[in-house]
Amino acid sequence: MDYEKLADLLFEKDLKSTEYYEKLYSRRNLKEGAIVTRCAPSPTGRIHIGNLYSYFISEAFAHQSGGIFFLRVEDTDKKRAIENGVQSILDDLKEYNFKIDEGPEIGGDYGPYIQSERKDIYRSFAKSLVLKGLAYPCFCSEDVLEEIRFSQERSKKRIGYYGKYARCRNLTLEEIEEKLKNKEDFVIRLKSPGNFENKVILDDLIKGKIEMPENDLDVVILKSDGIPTYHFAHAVDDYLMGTTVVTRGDEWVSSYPIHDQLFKVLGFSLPKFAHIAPLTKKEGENVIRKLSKRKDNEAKISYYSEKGIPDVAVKLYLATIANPDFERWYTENPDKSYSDFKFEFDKMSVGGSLFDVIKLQSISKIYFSRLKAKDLYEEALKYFKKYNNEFASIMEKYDAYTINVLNIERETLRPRKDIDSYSSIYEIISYMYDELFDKEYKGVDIKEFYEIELLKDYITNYYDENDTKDEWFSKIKLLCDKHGFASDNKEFKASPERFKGNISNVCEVIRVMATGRVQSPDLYEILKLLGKKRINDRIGYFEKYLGENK
RNA sequence: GGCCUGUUGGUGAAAUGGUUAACACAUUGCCCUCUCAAGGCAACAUUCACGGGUUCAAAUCCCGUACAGGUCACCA
Repeated sequence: MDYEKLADLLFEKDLKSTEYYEKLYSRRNLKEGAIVTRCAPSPTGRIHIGNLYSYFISEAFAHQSGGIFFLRVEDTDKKRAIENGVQSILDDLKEYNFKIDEGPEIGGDYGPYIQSERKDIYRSFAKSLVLKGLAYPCFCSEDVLEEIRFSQERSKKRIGYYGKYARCRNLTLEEIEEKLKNKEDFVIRLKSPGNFENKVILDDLIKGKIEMPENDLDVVILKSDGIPTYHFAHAVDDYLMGTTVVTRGDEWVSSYPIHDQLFKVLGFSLPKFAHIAPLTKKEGENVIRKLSKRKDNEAKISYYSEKGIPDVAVKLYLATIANPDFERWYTENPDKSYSDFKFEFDKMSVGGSLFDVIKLQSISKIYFSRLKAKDLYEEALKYFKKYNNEFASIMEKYDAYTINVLNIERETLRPRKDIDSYSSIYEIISYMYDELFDKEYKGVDIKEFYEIELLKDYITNYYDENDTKDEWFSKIKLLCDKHGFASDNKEFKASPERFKGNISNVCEVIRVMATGRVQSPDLYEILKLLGKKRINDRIGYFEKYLGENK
């Protein structure tokens, strides 16, 4: 077979040589131990939590090693592409603050970083394979392929386009010319030199050594539209772009023999591989499946932005899934960032990990509890400007006051952990503002010890916003004694009949009057921030409420 | 069906042949000069899917079974 003639028949004349590209994209000059990873999304929609997980890991490994993390958009499937797909991915990555070293928009020495713009490169390498007799055109229609599959199923043979089932493998040049003249559609397939009896070993950074049969499938490398398949683009790009560790979902391990062969046939040195186990979810009792963007809300990125769970909190959770000892490290190093942690591939889970929203919440609470009130204020403000503008303007109107409110029980040894998202802040502090305080005390059950006289006595004769916490508490005790409540709980427990109630009850009336709810953060701090005037007003509203509901 | 992987408590998991199977989340109970949150203490796997084997000794090694997951496209 005259491969040169075949190549001329199949490819455009002005294609640059593979040597040209090899020279253009020289090997990267990396310092010892530096690794190059990439994220390679397809523009078929917004990214989801599984993508995020994989990108997070990839970035962590690249940057902790002093290497490069680049973005390559894999848009070789025209059918699944959505409008503004590339932009939407770029936006999502920005929202999650990935530090991308090279990619569309930013550029880099190994571009273009969008596969549809690299068509000539793939075609040049495909041509080189044809020239070497390692690739050929295949004219089999979908129907023919299906027929082959059926006959293999019937005779219980391995399914696929290989060996004697690869009908177009041995087409003569004349037959090919004839078909091309008739404008028959064709793809370019690899003429696999593999033998199914041989073994290939994947030494995966996460999963360890996996032995698989060598590939003998004549896989498609160029589709009929002239665009490469994933397999071929992966080999060409990850070699030319100098990826040193290919991080991807573990659904790819079974096609590793194809990739291994493609690299070898193209004369490329193989990168290392890290196949990441999926994030899963339990459906019913026994079914475990991959988290799905369509079925599971928590798989969507919008779930987190709408709830106001910050990117860092999400990453903190992903970090604990990635390396379980991260969690301990993080509690022991409260002043460090997750990027200071040294992640290791071999600590990653080999099977899947169940995605636990409750655990994420708990990690998010820790994150929020470590924020300075001022920073919390600023971030929360950004969130509410987007999702609740009315509240945002109230926060801004009383900015200093709001920061003080957010600072309640914050700068202590054991800060509160009640905020798990920006959205939860509204519920937690809204009663501190007159504009949002519920003057009608909706939903408040009146108890017999809700005495208005006690409250009035408190505000006129005891309350002083300059009191220390101890002074405040002693005054509450005095108030108890004066109004027939037990200031000492042990005494109360011993003989409850002697009292109207205990100190908890007194605090409860004050709390309900001041906040409209039975539970709140530290009462002392709240009363101090509210100030005399506000409290007085609220006693007024409370009196009205009690009067109307006697 | 072929090929590959996995299986430790409700969940994530540690322990890579050697005492009572870490830790975290969740749950429950108790404690803490006011409620909640936090924090402290305690409870929660007679046992590491099951069955065999190797060994003085196995969650850890070997074999088989079951179950679960992945993959077998001109989709990535």
